[in-house]
Amino acid sequence: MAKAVKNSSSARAVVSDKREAILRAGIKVFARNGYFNSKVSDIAGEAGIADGTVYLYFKSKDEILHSIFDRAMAEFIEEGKRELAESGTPADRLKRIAELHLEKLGADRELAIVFQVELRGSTKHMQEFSAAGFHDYLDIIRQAIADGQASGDFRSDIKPIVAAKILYGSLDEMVTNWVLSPKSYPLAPMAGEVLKILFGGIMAR
Amino acid sequence: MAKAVKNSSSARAVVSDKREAILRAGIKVFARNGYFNSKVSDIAGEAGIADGTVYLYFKSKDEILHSIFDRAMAEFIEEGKRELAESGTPADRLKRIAELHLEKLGADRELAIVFQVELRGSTKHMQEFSAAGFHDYLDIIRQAIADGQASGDFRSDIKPIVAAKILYGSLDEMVTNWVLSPKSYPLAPMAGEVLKILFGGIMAR
Amino acid sequence: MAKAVKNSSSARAVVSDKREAILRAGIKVFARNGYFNSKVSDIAGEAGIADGTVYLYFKSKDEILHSIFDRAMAEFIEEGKRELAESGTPADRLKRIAELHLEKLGADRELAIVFQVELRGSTKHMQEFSAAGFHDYLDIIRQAIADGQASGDFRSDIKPIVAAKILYGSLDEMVTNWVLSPKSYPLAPMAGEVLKILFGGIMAR
Amino acid sequence: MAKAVKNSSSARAVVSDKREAILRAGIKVFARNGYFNSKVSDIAGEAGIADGTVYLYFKSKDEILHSIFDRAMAEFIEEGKRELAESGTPADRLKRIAELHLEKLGADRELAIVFQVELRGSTKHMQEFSAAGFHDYLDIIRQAIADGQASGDFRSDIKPIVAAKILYGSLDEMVTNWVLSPKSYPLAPMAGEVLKILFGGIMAR
DNA sequence: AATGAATGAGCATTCATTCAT
DNA sequence: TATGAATGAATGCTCATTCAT
Repeated sequence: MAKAVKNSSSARAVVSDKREAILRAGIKVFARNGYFNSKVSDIAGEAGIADGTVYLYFKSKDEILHSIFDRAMAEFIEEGKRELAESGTPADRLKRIAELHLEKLGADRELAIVFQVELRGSTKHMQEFSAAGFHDYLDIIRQAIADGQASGDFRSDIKPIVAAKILYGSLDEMVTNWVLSPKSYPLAPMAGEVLKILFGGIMAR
Repeated sequence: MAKAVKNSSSARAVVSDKREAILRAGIKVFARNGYFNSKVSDIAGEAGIADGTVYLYFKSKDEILHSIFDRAMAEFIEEGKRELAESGTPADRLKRIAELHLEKLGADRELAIVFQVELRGSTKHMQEFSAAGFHDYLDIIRQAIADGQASGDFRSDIKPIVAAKILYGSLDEMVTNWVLSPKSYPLAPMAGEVLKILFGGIMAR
Repeated sequence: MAKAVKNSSSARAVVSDKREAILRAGIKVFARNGYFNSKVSDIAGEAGIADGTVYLYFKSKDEILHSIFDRAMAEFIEEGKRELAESGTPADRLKRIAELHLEKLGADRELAIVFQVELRGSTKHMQEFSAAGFHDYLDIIRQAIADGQASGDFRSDIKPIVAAKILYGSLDEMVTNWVLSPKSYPLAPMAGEVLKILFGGIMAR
Repeated sequence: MAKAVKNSSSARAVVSDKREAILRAGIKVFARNGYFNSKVSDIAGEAGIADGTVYLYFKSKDEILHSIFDRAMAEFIEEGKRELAESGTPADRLKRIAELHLEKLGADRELAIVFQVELRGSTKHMQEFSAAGFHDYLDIIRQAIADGQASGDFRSDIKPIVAAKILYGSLDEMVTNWVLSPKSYPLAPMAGEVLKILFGGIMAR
């Protein structure tokens, strides 16, 4: 029985390893060629398994992409929530969110490419993604801003949701630029630049 | 001679009409299904012509997408430059650019979808696009900001290029949200919202 | 009326000129690319006319090829018959036929290419061609040989039709080699070489 | 282990069988319709496999034709060389070559059609083919004739290469006639007829 | 007669997915 | 579980032919 347990556990580990390998391979291949120009056999090859094996772990090519998004978003959201939960001024919380956003994507260029490029690659994916996690993510930002308004730290004549989109859009643009740039530079520090402007505006006082 | 002129002019008009019809059909079909899920025969059908006729005006499916981008970008840039040329405070110029951006895309939802979704849909297109027109566009914004700093209207401790990306990213995000939203609302007014925050920041004074 | 005649005659001349131009263009284009890789528009372009005009003179692309064969064969046969009609020993007649064969094709490399390559390019064409003119041509050769046997000039223990095929096949091979050879050499002199062997055999006496 | 061996061997056999089946089907279909009028799906259908399967064994339709030529030529050359190697008078060697030529093609009418018709069907194929194996083949014949001249069996006032072309051209013509003939007759015996004339000439002594 | 824009049937090739082993 | 050979639906593009002018 010990054997059985061990087998089962190692089997599960293997399952998890293969699934993981396919996802990593998918990120790499999708980042390189784009979703539609990537073949399932490319992913299988990159993962070091046979083509057919992919279908033991994923129902379709599309599901691989979905899983990449879902898993990354779940981590994103989870970390975002953790930061929110920790006490701190609303401004600090926004700062942490922005830093996390850029650190996360800046640490995994291939994942960033898939996010910036493929997620946008079809209304279908974007809408599904929106439904899935994007809205939650945006809401975390919005909440921090609303809290700042309640505490008097932030101006009260702005709409929190608009400000949240501006922050998100700004960060997104930084990532997109970084992804497409032939130059290699650290992404995370851009968080400070963005917030300096977002907090203080560009007008001279 | 009148006849000749008329013939020649109508012939040119027909050519131009058909090219135009294919581009409009392409925008519609790409917006609906995405580039890779759109068939050339869909576009031909939408344009009311035979499949083969498409190839009298475009060398390939890909060239249709390119032409859509190129033409729209050319207009974009041209209008952007015109606004810049007109005198006005740097702040006014940014305002006009933002309004134009949203008016333009807000007036043609399908074109907006293609831009927001397909352009992002492949690094290939994005890089070509970047090379082509995007950089010029961003530079127009950057220049306005730099001018504002020179005139003392804008803070001098921010990097114009970063602020330009923030404005662009914010506008882009507004468009993306609008495009994906099931709700129908006017896009152009968001320009004011964005600039209120970008100009003044979100911090309370 | 003079005018009408002139018109009519020049009209006929034009018709004939265009037909001729298309056939020449066809020979050139088919020789260059082969029948299946040649486009009707290539031929039209080469002939300096519009695509549609081709169909005023020929029912189809296939008919152009046919006409090329038919016309050339008619000339071939006619000249062959004239040589036969002229008195001369059977051996002289064979000599003239062989010379004519190689002179004719050697004088028009493009026509030779079409004959050697395209005519063989499909059983369909070959069978039609056989039915049309090839059989007549071979029969002229056969007759000369039979005459030579009757006159005692040629061995009587060989089948005239076989000897005719051998002569034809030999000449054909000379043409094929000449057509495919990167080297440029006069084709006609090969007639003597061929007949020297055909007449005397290769055995030493 | 026996199992492994058997599997491996049967696997290889299957691969080989399928490749073989496609080649046979290609010969049949090309012989029936000609290369350009044959669809890959015709070949697949004839071979009893799916269209896509063809591409697991051949890169393109063109490669199928090439493989047909290459394989047949390799056999041709090999047998030709074997005959040459065996001692025998030059005349005997020529006889064996001629017999083999006609036996080989006479035994596989479809292959003969493809050779006579398709190989000639394009200068492209002919030139590649020439480069590949035809020259070798012709050289074997030429060598036998040159040997005959050296031994005094053959006349020394003829050019071996010309005589070789005459033999080849004659045999080729026999095959072409046989292929196109509606009548069914054995091809191989023509070898004797051809050589009787080639050896002795047609002149009476 | 001449044009050349328009047509639309036709086809090689790809690749996500299945399934026998 | 894993494999990878086999499948066959799907589609961009070509080009012979037509026809309105």
